Order: sequence, then C-alpha cells, then structure tokens
Amino acid sequence: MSKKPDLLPGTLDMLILKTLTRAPLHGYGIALSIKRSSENVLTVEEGSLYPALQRLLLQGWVKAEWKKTETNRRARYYTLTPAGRKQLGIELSQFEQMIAAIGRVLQDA
Amino acid sequence: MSKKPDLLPGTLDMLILKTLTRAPLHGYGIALSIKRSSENVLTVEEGSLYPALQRLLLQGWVKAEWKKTETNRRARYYTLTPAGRKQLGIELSQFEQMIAAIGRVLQDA
DNA sequence: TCCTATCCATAGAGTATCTATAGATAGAAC
DNA sequence: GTTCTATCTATAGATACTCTATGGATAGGA
Repeated sequence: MSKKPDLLPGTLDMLILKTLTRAPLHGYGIALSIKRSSENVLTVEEGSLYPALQRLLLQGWVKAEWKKTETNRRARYYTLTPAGRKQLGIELSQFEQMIAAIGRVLQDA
Repeated sequence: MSKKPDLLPGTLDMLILKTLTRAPLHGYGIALSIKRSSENVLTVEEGSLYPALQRLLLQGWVKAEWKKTETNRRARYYTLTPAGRKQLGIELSQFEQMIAAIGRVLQDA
C-alpha cells in the first residue's frame, strides 16, 4: 500500500545532527524534538531513527552514553562530536544548494 | 563507494512534471532542461530518468508519443496529462510544506 | 493491577537512486 | 568515407533510506 514518507528522504541525518547541537538527547527525545519544532509535520519513526543513529555512531559523528533520564529511566544519550559538527555544516550547505536549485526549476517560466 | 545523490530523493517526479508544463519533451530533453534551469546543480542520470518516466506513464500522469526531433532523430515525446497536472499540484504543496518544516527545525535556536 | 507514556532496538519490505552497460543514428570533422 | 561526438532510448544490479511491524522493558498514574 506504499505510504508517503513522513520526511524528505536523505534529510534525517542532518535533522538529527542539528537537533543535537542544542543538547545531548536520547533517541526518543530526538524524535519528539523534531516533531515539535517542525510543528507536527515531520515524524521520525523508530525504524528510521535507530538505524540512523547507528549510522551516525559508526561515522563518528555522534557518541553515545547510557544515563538516567529526569524521570529516572535508563536511556542512551547521544552527543554531537566535533566531526559531527563539521559534517552538519557540509550537509546544511549541500541541502541549501539543492533547495535553491529545485526552486529555480520550479519557478522557471 | 556510495556516492551522494545528484538530487534530493523523492523530488524527481515533481521536477519532471513541472518541466513538462512548459512543453512536451523527450527524455533527453527533460534531463537537459532540468540541468540547465538548475544551473548545473541537478543532474538527472539515465538510470533514474527512464524508470521515473515509466512510473509516470503507468500512473497516467504523462503520455508518450514517438516523433521526429528538430534534428531529424527518432524520440519519445512525453506530454503532461490533466491528472499529471493535478498530481504536480499535490506534490508541490507537500514539498513546500516539508521544506518549511525542515526550515523550522534547522532554525530552531 | 492495569494502562499509558517512555525508552530501546531489529527484521523485512518497498521505493528511489546510482553506476554500468548496451544499442542506434545524425551530422560534423577530418 | 571514416571516425567522432552529441543525441536518444532503455535495462540490470547494487545501494541506501525509509516504512511497517515486532518485541521487549519500566516508571508512574488511575
């Protein structure tokens, strides 16, 4: 039945990295944060989120640490690394270039 | 060695439909048009383009006709159908909504 | 005691892209 | 007249990313 994606494919890593620039967060918190700051337009499913976090860990763009949450639960907190911050910059500029280019195509008379 | 895509995944169909609102074009011409109007930022590979055109045909969003080009070559011209025009409207509004939402996440302090 | 929200994670399917390849021909260059 | 380049179509296979669907655990409130 092929549903439409809840976000633009290829943008999830960038959104996660950006979210982590504010503060370390656990996976669930990242998903909530993206949903909230996008005003409920973007929904990150667990089946997208956790594989994405594994990718980011593997690339060294985030690091993870088990901690207790404020509500006394066990959770894995992800922190942006310097390499991750650099990568975010790259992805941001590529994304903006893409969007600008698409905008040109769409506005072309 | 896993290269980055030449366009944002999920946007190709929209770009093709938009390109065809100006005039019917053959595949090669569509690729050139997108490349040109995006100022060489977006490149549509053949392995993406022709499968996309097959999808659009199957959905009834474009129709195809074999003709001669101005340079006397045999080529398959694609024309936007009314359903395709409607679909383009849908995709445009979804895309803009996505971009706006991503923008909110990226600008969130 | 049950329910809901919070938290983690993986398996499998589907979709869309890329690279690589194959083929044909018009017209220009040589 | 032969070769080269640009024009044109199309498919196969690999890869990447997302989704749906699961499975599990626990804190705190009803």
